[in-house]
This record gives sequence, structure tokens and C-alpha cells, in this order.
Amino acid sequence: MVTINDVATAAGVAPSTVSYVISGKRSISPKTRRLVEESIRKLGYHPHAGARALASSKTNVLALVVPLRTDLNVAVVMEFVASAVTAARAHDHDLLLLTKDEGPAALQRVASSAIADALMVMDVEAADPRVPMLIALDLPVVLIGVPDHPAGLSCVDLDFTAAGSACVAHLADLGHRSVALIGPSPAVYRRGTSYATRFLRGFDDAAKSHDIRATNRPCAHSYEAVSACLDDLLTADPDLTGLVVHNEAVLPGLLSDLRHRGLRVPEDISVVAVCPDSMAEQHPVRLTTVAIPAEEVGAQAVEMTMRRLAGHTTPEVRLLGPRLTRRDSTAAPRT
Amino acid sequence: MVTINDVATAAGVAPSTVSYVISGKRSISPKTRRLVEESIRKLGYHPHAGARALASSKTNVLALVVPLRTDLNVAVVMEFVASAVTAARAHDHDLLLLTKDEGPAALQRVASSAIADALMVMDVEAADPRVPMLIALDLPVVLIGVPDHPAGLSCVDLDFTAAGSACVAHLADLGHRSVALIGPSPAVYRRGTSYATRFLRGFDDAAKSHDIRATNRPCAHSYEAVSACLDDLLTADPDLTGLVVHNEAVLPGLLSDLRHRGLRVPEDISVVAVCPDSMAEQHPVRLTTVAIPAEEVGAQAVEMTMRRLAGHTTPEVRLLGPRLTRRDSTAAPRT
DNA sequence: TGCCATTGTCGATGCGCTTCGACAGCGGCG
DNA sequence: CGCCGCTGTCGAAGCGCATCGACAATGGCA
Repeated sequence: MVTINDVATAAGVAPSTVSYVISGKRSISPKTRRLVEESIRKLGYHPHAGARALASSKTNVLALVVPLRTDLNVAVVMEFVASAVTAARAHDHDLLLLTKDEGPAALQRVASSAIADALMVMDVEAADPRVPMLIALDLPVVLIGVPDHPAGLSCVDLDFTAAGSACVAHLADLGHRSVALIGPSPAVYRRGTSYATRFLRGFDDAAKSHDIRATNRPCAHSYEAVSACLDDLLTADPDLTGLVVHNEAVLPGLLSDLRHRGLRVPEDISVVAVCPDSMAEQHPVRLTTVAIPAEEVGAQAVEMTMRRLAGHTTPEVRLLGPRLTRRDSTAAPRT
Repeated sequence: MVTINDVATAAGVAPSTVSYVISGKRSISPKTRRLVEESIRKLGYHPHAGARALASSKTNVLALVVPLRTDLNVAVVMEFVASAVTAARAHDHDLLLLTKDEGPAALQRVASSAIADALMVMDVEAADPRVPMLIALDLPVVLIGVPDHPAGLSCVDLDFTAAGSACVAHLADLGHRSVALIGPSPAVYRRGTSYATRFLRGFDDAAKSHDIRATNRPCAHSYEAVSACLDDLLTADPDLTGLVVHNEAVLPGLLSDLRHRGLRVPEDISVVAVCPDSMAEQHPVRLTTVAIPAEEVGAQAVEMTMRRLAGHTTPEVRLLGPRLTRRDSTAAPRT
């Protein structure tokens, strides 16, 4: 293994000088800098991460806690993770992956073992048991999602309330008078995942203010569940002309079932989906969507984390404005 | 921060004794052990990861390199990652996530900074530029996928050749005489991803040995591509009765399009999909599948890695046998 | 009873790095 | 010309732990 001493010897300087060349924390003459940098390159020197962590109390590692369950969109999680990793690397940090399954204890462990410099936590529930622990932790923490009591924690998320409203507003503007929300699986609501509730609130509020009929129904992933869900909604209101789908996993089944029932999209029924833009084009009808900006959320989360690490201590809550893209799955209802 | 010294003082022993209690590398009297363990618990002691890494040259971290591209199934990658994280934790290791985008240099960096004890690399191409570098690395390395020249590296993967054969055999056994393979997107082949080629080989071999007509065609993700692909295949052979789909992303579009054409599954055409079992039930017709055992591959990869870390130096290549589950999308062709 | 092997514990050392105080050299100023 | 304040470099200390050799205490055996 190549150490800082090897580099120092090769360059004919003291080890501390090499350290200062690398960190830039003291001024170095151009000549010395060149000498040292050359030796580093020539020897292929990389500082030992453990030694560095020990001496400086910084690991240059960010820990990310992700949910593993499958009743929640895998593609979104993956997109988020990808973007977080990339953003972290851009700030010269690595990404350690933890799972929600490990519970609060894992967070303790990571914090007190000095494995990571900061925590990012996905899939935060309204009354998440991890929140009080995270607050006590005295590491920078950024939540993806917004719990009921974020206290001193930073949060970032799509503004789901606004997203719910945007979907309804779009349909209302097209002239629809009766719409339904097909929500996440019942398990998501049961868990108290806050985005589901927030979206529903936005949906209901907008329906009220636009004075249109609105119902909603959670829906599990299986084809049977989707089919039953549609049965319910269409029976309850045969005049239903607009569907808001806040559940990416059911989209294929749903569209297929609609066609099977002889309902054309968008002629007979309009569909607005809440999903990543990348999914919009994978269906026979290009979907009008409110995008889930997983990539942007990931980048923002990292950026907020880096700000905290840089000393900005005031927590922030960032809610990203929804972006609705009209494609081919929505139209004015037939009169 | 609580250090080993604090624990030692609290327990009235030397720091080294505490260390030995934790590592179990020397015998300790029951009395002392109890005393120390109690102090550890009481103080909430967790060894400092950096210090430990420095002193022992072990990080208890596994690095996993994943592909970020989206032309390859995200769900499979995610499932794999999830299983790897879980398995790693079961062995008291953490998982560091790297992306394929960072290229070979990132592997160098991780190795020579002693950030991780071993590397697991997904999405290995036939002539992957990372392979020679990995061989030179002198860290334990486990590849997910099989390159042309694995030299001294361990590999684990589904036996895609056998999987391709199994699909054809199943259709042939049902009485089909003409089948087609809808493969991954052209980009996957272009990249030289070995599983695509291996699957195709198994498919062709089995077709030959069962003496049935077989064609194949790569297919991109968009609905248009799927539709064009079906046009081609059905034009080329109107008597086509069996489809093998080695491309999870196109399944929804494909099934939808088949129905649109008036082709019923399985009455008019049988479909065998290669995908995770979890996807089989999400479609109107429950799909006969050869499972992509991402979870098992992840667990095996970690297990192989741990074996290497434990001193088993001989590399192994493990190919998991394919498992075909018959569901509702395959049947005998109408005569 | 005396010796040796075993068991259990302790101190000291060093892993590779960052960081702090010290200080030599130098130019600018009065 | 002499002093001061920079700039650039060095040496030493210490981060928290694992590990090695040393060694006291103990028990078994002759």
C-alpha cells in the first residue's frame, strides 16, 4: 500500500506538506505543489479512508435508508437512489445503502460508529418512529418525505398536495364533472405514509373548489384488485369520465382493463397518472402525467445534506412544485 | 463519543480486554465478559469504524457496482440490491453503492483507499473493460454475470442458456411448431451483454433439437417498437403460435397489443416470459415464466464474497438452474 | 511440594492520516 | 539598518482501535 509517507519521500517534503497539498488548507508554493502532485500520480496514491476518518472525523460517506417493500414503486426508488449516488459522487462522497427494515437501531449504529457523515432517509411516515431518534442523533439528516413533526430535520419532497390539486384542475378545466382517484394500495395508507394523504387532500380540496364530484379508492397491485376497483367506481358513478391514478404499478392492468371494458382513453375516459415521466411513453396511449421527480428530489436531498455538512445549520423544508405534462390520455369528455 | 477506553474504565479492565471480548479472539473469563458486555450496553458503545479499519485493515463494507441505465430492468436490479444489502447485513457488513458510470477508475479508488473489503459487480459484459482491472486488484471480486474471460474471478448468474432452452422445450412439449424470441433492446446486444447472447444460444439450440421453427428479434421499450416487432414476426410467419419474451419492460405493451390484434393468450398464442416471479401476476393473464432469481443471485453473490474474505481463494462460477413455472399464458396450440 | 502448561489479563506499539504550533526565510516598512 | 508580519514548510501529537508479547494466576501432574 502506498502511504502519504511514500509520497512525501518521493517528493522530498514532509508528510504534512503532502496532506496540505491535498486538502488545500494551507498555502503551498507552486513548485512544491507540482512536485507533490506528480509523486501522487506516479505512485497512484489514494489516502486510506479509515485513517482519514480517524484523524479528521469525516468519512466522506453519506448513508441512505431505502424501503425494500415492493408495494411502493420500485422504479421511483431506484431512480432516486441513482440520482443520489451520482450527486454524492459529484461532491466527492460515497453512498452507503441501508434498509428501512433494520429500523431505528441501524441509524444509531451508523451514527455512533462514525460510518457516515450524514443520513438521508426515504419513505418517511407521518408518525415515523425513526424521527425522534434522528433528531437526537446530531448528524445532519435529510428526510425524503414529510413527517407530521419534522422538528429540526430537513425535508424534501414533491408537493403532493399541489400535485393532487393539479390533476383535478386539469380534468376540471377540460370540462369533466366527475372524477375518481385510484390511490396507492391500502397498505400504504395503513402505514400512514404521508404522501398518500397529502395527495388525497389536494385532490379533495381541488374537487371542492372546482365543484365537481370526486371519489377515491385505494387499490392493490394485482389485476383482480384493479378490476374490482374499476367495477366499484363505475358502478358508483356511471358518469365517471376522469381518472387520477396515484399508483404506478396498476397502470398497465388498468389501461388493459379499460380497453377490455370497451372504454377508450381518452375518448370515453380521461386518465391522469402520477408517475415518473419515463413511464408515460410505455403505454399504447401516451399518458398525461404529473411527474414524480425522483431524480430532482435525489439531487436536492444530496445538496441539502452537503449544505448541512458545510455548516448551514438551519433545517429547511423544500416542496417541489408539481409539473403536469399533457399527453394523449386526457381530453374533454363527450357531451 | 464513547471509546473503548471509556468501556474499559467502566468495567475496570484494560482496553485490550474489551477488544478481545468483542472480537472473541482470546478467551475471556465469564465474569469479565459479563462486566464488559454490560458496560458496552450501558454506555451504548459502538467501535469507531475508521479506527477499526485502520488497525485491522478490514472495513466490513462490501462495494456493489450497479448499472444505472434504464434499458435494463430496474425491478431486477432493485431486487438484487435489496437482497445483497440484506445478506451483507446478516454477515455484519454494510453495502456501499457504486455506479457503472464511474468506470474502472472507481474500482481502483475503492480498492486503494481501502473503502471496502470486496467488490461485487453487476451487469458484466462479455468483454468488459473492468475485468482486467478487477483481476489486478487483489481484492475479492464477485461478478454478477459471466464475461468471456473471467480468469480468476468468481461469477454467479442465472444459467441463461438453460433458461432459453427451457422456454423452447416447454412450448415444444405443448405441441408448438413455430416460436419466436422477443429479446432485449438492440442496445443490450450491442453492448455485448453476455446474458442476452447466452439466452439466445439456448433458445436456438433447443429449437434445433426439438426441430421447430424459431426466429428472434430484439425489441426496444416503446409501444411503437413492440408493435413493429409483432408486425414483423407475424408477417414473417403467420403460423407463429409461441412467444418467448426476454424483456420484462415490453410485457405490458406486448400483451395489450396482442389483445388489440384479436390474438388471445393462450388460445391463439402462448407467451413465456423471463422475468421476476413478482411480475407474473400483474397482468390480466397470469404469465408462465422462467424466473429471474435476482434475490437468490444477490444472496449467493454475498455468500461467495464472504467465503473469499474468509480465505477460500479458489474462484467459482455458479450458474443457477432455471425454474419454469407454468401459469395461464401457455397452452397447446389450436390445431 | 515443585514444576510446567494453560488461561486470562495487561501495556505498548503502530495502523495512516490531519492538524497544530513552531519557525526559517523573506520583503516591506519606519 | 532593524523589526514586524507573511508565506511556506516541518515535526510531533493524537485520533480509536487491534494485536503481540509479556506475565500473573491457576490447576494438574509427578
